[in-house]
Amino acid sequence: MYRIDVMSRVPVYEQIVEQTEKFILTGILKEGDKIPSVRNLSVSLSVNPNTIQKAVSELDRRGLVTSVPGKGCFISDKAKKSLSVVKRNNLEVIREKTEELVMAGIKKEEVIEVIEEVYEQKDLIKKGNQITGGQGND
Amino acid sequence: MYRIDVMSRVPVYEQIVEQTEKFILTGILKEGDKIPSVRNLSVSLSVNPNTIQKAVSELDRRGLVTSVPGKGCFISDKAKKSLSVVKRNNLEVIREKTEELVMAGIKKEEVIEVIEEVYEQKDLIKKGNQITGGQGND
DNA sequence: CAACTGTACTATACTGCATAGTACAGTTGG
DNA sequence: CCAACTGTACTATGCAGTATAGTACAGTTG
Repeated sequence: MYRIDVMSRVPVYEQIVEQTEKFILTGILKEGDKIPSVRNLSVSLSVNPNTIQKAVSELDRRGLVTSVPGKGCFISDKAKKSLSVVKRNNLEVIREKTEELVMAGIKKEEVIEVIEEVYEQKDLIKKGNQITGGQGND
Repeated sequence: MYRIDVMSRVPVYEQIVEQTEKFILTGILKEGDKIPSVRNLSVSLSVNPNTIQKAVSELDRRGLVTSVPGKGCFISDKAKKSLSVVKRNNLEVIREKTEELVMAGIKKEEVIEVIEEVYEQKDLIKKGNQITGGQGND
């Protein structure tokens, strides 16, 4: 489930937070689901328990999970919705990156095309799931 | 000219690199221009000379400046062009951020609008400069 | 009760960033 | 030539963030 890149400049605990967010957004983890235990994840990812716990604490702080001592850690009720709100910040990042592209002389059409591509892929996945799997790509 | 945010999580030396790149892209620094000396910047920004030099070394490593011992540090001949090539990586960042927005359920139109806005502003600045002419910055 | 869960704490080590200070070499203008 | 500037190199120190190791306590479950 989780994939840790020890060579990354992104701290391990942050990678776990990010991936958990992604799992929630994509529906791999749904509201009420139990996430792997600290010690369990620690072993399977070969990461120190404290590092895992740091990630869990952060997820808790963000209101994405609710920890129950003795039972486990569960995805909060409105995790997906609140995540969607937070991810709106990505628009600001996109704005900044686009401003640099403007200065670099990259044409608007080229940026728009990237956006279109991503949203096209989304539609393909939707339709692909409805009809069948396995089709030619370009 | 330069502005350092000591509270930022971005290292000071990296801020200097980024801002220098921005100055090159926007034309504030042109090919052949001399950038402030290490000791000079060190004083005016209240930053250790070694930190400044680290930034200069990085700019040199990226081929954006050419250092001449005894004379100074100058913007390389094809700095702007090579920078434009590098900045194309922003498209990948935008792709990733857009993918997250898709998962968060943000509509394509909202993303496109941000792109449009940035490029509109560019046009406004262009026209503004044609009318008002040169302006003095510091 | 044993085995699991989350949580808290101390201690250690490594890394990156920034600082301080010193030193050497090349260029320039008086 | 010399003083004052330029870039560059090096060692040493301090600090913060990350990750590790180990221990401990409390609640839940079969």
